[in-house]
Amino acid sequence: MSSGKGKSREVLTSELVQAARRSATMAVLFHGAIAAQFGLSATDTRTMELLDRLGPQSAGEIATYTGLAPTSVTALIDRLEARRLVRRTHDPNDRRRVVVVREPEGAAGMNGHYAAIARTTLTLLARYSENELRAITEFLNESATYAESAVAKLGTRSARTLPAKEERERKQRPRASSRRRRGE
Amino acid sequence: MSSGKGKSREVLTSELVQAARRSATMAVLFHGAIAAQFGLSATDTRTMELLDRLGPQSAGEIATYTGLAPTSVTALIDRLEARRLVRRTHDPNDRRRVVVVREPEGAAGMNGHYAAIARTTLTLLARYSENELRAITEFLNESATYAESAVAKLGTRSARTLPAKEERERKQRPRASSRRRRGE
DNA sequence: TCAGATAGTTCGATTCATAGGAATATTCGT
DNA sequence: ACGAATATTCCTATGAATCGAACTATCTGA
Repeated sequence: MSSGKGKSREVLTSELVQAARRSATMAVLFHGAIAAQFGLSATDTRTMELLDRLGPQSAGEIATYTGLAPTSVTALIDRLEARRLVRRTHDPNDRRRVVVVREPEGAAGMNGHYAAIARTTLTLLARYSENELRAITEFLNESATYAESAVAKLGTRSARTLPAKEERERKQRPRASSRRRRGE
Repeated sequence: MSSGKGKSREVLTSELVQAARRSATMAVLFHGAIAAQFGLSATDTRTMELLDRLGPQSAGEIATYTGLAPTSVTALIDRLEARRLVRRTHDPNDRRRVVVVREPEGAAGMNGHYAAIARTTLTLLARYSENELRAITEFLNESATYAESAVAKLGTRSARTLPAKEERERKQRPRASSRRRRGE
């Protein structure tokens, strides 16, 4: 291994895996920091992502996606609407349905952050050859696809939202038990 | 632009940016799904990440990092300990201090997911040349570094944890006002 | 050595956000 | 006109966080 010039392939791949994990962690923190700025909970954030990816959704669809009770979805939409991130509309074909659409102006703040990182990314890209660009894109897409399937298996529902009874079972907090016993 | 053969550089870069965003989103959802499985709140998750990145931390350090009151940190550690994700230890040099360390067995469940994705990543990597591997790694690291600085600017504290008074000011929920008015 | 400072925990009371259930209003489809 | 579907309101429950104050164990400096 380690043939004269560069690092062995093994080293290169393990460095890549490590970099991928670091990058993923930072992505999580980055999104979390933005969400925090807007006072969004995890559910709020996921809903915004949903609207972002799939476009306007009805309250019921949001309920299905988030696993929330209809009641909670109403409150959820209230929260987002209060922050001017979305707007309620009515489906002209079925006026019972409330369709939630993103409010572009309100979302501008969030998009600003994303735009900034996109701009920076573009400058980073100058140094790569076209083949390298292709390789990077391909890698990003493939790992995203894997993550997508993993998320599908795990389910997206948050713990607090779980059936709530199963959750209640597994609960016996030791309450920090007995600290302060002499010998560590 | 668009010289015969492939896509123009412009197209390639914009595809890459899009892929990066998708990848980041999936990373967020992936981490969120795992956290949900373990019934971890946002604060819990961030604390785990902290321990993961910087190693064992004292309760006070966790308080500083999360911006939580000492009381809340005790409760936080209780929660994590109840789920067997961390363990309390004493600093031998200052036995007042409670040092929180990750519990490897308890964390195995979480690590299992990460290990799985790492394994999959490795198989994805077979098809790339060494130069491409280097390019991908470099890109991941650079964008992570940017995200890192962005997070530092934004601050990591969650909205609920904010001074709590400023937060209370900006609050007048329309409470879904009056839906159900006849004409849309 | 001893007084004061530190680190963390406990307790009680309180606030707040988010979630769920039951009942209700509106609209759709037949 | 009736039953189902859709979303809302009202009410309640729970978890997470706060504060203040008391307390324990430990360290530090005069």
